[in-house]
Amino acid sequence: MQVLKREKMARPTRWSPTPEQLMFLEEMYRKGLRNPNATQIQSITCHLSSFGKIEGKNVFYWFQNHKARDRQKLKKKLLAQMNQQQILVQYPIDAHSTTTTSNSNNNNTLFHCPSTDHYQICPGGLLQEGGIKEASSQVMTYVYPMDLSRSTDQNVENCMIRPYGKDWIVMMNITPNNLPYCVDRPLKTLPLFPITTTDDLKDQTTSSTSLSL
Amino acid sequence: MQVLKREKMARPTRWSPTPEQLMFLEEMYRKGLRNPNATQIQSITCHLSSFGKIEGKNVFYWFQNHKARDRQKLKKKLLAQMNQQQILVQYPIDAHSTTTTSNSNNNNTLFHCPSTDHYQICPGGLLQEGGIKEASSQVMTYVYPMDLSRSTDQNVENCMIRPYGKDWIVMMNITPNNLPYCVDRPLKTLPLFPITTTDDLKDQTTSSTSLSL
DNA sequence: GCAAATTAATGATTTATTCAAG
DNA sequence: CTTGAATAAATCATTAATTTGC
Repeated sequence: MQVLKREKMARPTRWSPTPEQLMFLEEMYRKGLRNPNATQIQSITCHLSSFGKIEGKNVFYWFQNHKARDRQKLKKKLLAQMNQQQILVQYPIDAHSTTTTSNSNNNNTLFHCPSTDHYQICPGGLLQEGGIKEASSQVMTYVYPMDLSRSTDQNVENCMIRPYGKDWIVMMNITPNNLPYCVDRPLKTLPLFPITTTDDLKDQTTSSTSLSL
Repeated sequence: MQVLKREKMARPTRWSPTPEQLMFLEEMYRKGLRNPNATQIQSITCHLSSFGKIEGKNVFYWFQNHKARDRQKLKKKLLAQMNQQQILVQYPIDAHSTTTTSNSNNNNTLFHCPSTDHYQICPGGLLQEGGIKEASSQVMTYVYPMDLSRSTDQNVENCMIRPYGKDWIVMMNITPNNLPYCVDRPLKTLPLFPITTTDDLKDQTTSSTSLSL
């Protein structure tokens, strides 16, 4: 019997995005795309196949990984930042605390705007201008730092955020009428099954999370 | 602006397996199928559609969930068992320890055979006959209880299946001669796919883990 | 017996972790 | 070290079982 390792045997090579492909993907991401659905993946794939070999799953994984690792970085960065702030801000207030650098009882809250993955620190969970506008126990209205509501590329309207357990739920209506569509090589990566897309809204509502720090 | 809730609006209903479908799936599972590939999922789906409405992703999710929850149960059961054993076996050895029921410094290792999801306790991480044959830090060779490692000529399919929202992405190398085709009420009793395991082997390489308890 | 209420199972998604290619 | 690829774990949400008060 032979020793098996995790390596796959003789799989050609893994996809590596061309500069053009990467640029396009990053642009999509920058514009707020996080969880592309099957149709969007298909369109993107089709479009990007003009620039080189690519499959739908490459696009899928790219967004998944990019989102996760982006969040990782942001989390780490803001964690440090919050520690910093705690020294400057919370020390005078929290005079009892002897350990000023510890964030074990840090009551800051990190708010998250899912469509852009922007974060904002609210010390003590209090309100902050441009952040949470109204905070009742059940409903919150979020005002974006930048006005995304008039974005033409990605029509975001009727955005709504509300707490859900530890997490945040944001609902927004997105009208995706400007998906890149394929012109030159349309049929290359068509999926085998018919697909329907109704989960733009769902996308935005379910994937929102606030980081628990 | 109205308050939206997380509930999906009027999504038809979630799949619930009929007794026949469930029996078949469990039989497959019992025989060792754990990570059906896209082709297998399609075949199973096609076959089971004789008994009621079903989609590929249902099959996919079923195996994923069944495997995970099976493992959960086994882990919990064996954890209790190991605590039991610890009292009987480790107490005389570990005379210093005052808390004999604690498993915080329990050095037992739970080995796992991916193809069958059998578990085996190895006290102190030592070897045991019929189980782990050789265990270095990186490589393990497992001796199967039954010879599932014999794979037929089923070529390693470079296909993957991926649920995405309500949609379903399937990527595979389209070589039409190994695509199972689905006529309406197909092939009721056909042994549609080899349960012989090209992905047992894959399984073993990818998902073999020893649970750290 | 029988619904309403509660709890347990389990289908469906998302997130975290892992491994290896380059 | 970065990141594509893949799987496992955690979580959410809905259905089925079960209990409970009448």
